Amino acid sequence: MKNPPSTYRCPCGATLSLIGGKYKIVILWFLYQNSVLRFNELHRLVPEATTKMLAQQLRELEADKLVERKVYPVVPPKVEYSLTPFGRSVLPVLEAMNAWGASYLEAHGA
Amino acid sequence: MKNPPSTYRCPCGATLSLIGGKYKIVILWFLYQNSVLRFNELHRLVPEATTKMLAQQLRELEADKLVERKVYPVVPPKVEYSLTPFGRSVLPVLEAMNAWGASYLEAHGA
DNA sequence: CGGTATCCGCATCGATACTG
DNA sequence: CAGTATCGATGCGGATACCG
Repeated sequence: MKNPPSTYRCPCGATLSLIGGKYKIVILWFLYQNSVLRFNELHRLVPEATTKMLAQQLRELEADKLVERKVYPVVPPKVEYSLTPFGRSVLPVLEAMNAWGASYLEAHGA
Repeated sequence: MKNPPSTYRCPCGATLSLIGGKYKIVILWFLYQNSVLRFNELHRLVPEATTKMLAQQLRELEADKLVERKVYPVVPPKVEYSLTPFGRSVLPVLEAMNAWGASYLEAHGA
């Protein structure tokens, strides 16, 4: 997602540039709920994302230091994803979104 | 933005479907800051949005009852945008995003 | 298991012109 | 002032195939 100039007038823009990707918030949310997840575990939780998209979003989150990727040199391969401390700092945003979304779903037909 | 199936497992998805549009959060933020804004006032605050996009996002926010559009039948035309009570209820999300974005911009080079 | 690589359709978005 | 209409390019993202 682009980093719009009005970032300077609204820091929300900076937030969106980091966690505004199509599946990023959902990924962060499930990683927060589960602490550690392997690729396919995460994929089962977010089945509407293709392998490609899930990997791409994870790479971006990793590049932005929100997510840690730990590779175990074993066969079959084992890779674990978890939140970094910085990633955990997004929690207030996630919780606000989760709470608002939940109340919306409750009010309107879920 | 689409409404992913994992909405059912993560209400954040519902939130994103309402405020996840390209300029929606920034729009909501400025409307919260200013209470009432005319179309061109808002456009000056979000100059990277084209007229088309700004209008489109505002229509969607209006359809979702987050924003109220008040038209004054005068020449030249006068239209005022403001948050509905429901729109104001998103504030916790906006503030969380703003706070996190601000601290990020402070830590890294803005 | 945990991914890449490639191709490509199609929605999104920008640019431009025009209007009440 | 506050938009709409239209066209066309871009790039996101899905489908598929393949790899260490």
